[in-house]
Amino acid sequence: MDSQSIFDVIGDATRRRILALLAAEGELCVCELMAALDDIQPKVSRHLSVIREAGLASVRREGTWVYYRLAAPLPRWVRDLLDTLRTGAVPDLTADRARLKKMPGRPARVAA
Amino acid sequence: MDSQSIFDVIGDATRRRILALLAAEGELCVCELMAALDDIQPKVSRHLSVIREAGLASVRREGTWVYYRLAAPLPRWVRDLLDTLRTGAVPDLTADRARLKKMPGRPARVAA
DNA sequence: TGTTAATATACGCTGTCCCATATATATGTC
DNA sequence: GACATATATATGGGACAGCGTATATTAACA
Repeated sequence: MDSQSIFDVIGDATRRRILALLAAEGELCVCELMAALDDIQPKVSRHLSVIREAGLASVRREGTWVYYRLAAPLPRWVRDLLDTLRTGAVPDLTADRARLKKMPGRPARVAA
Repeated sequence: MDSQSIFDVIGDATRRRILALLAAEGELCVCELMAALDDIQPKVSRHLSVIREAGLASVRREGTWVYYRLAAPLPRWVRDLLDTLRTGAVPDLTADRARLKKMPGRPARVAA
């Protein structure tokens, strides 16, 4: 968890949108993130890999769906950073959440 | 002041050290930053240009010295980001401030 | 086992960032 | 004007990140 890798992660706009969505929604699968971001699957998946490998997200598999959520515990300054993403540093967040809400056939979680 | 340019600025480790120093010390000239960072002049100067062009710092000239300080006002989330740099996200900050303190012939400011 | 859906990874390419060196500009002093 | 100090910028090069396309993996199910 060195600081450079964290800043590498948040240097990309798509990854900031993903982190802000995870901070706001709690847990999302790849297909939900595709819908929210209105972007293609390999791109979303690769950015999620970067986020996960930096230690910022954890993964849970449920059938064919793979759910991502923010990792815990995280250092104080990292949590502060993620809060900043959720509360003002990601101007796309409102539109992204709106797209997520309108997503048809959104998978229903079984376990938390 | 778009968010991408801000994150471009803080994506570089040297620029984060500069921003943390400015947040902690208030105002520093290029030669003081060179001493604190233990780095060469063109590199420090170029990073300062990037910071200034992103609207994060303002400049004041006093004789041959050029003093940089954090810009104001800044959006709330940008101030939060800078606070995070000052309070934990820049592990070099303590050593950098110690080097600054030991700098010989540190210029004395005339005006604020 | 064949098929489909969801996700992950490989690959070639292009653009961009950062660096170090060299040089230019600006200010003060003699 | 000549010189020294402080700072800014130009230049060439090497490294790397992100993109889209194509393909591989994994799981559910008939």
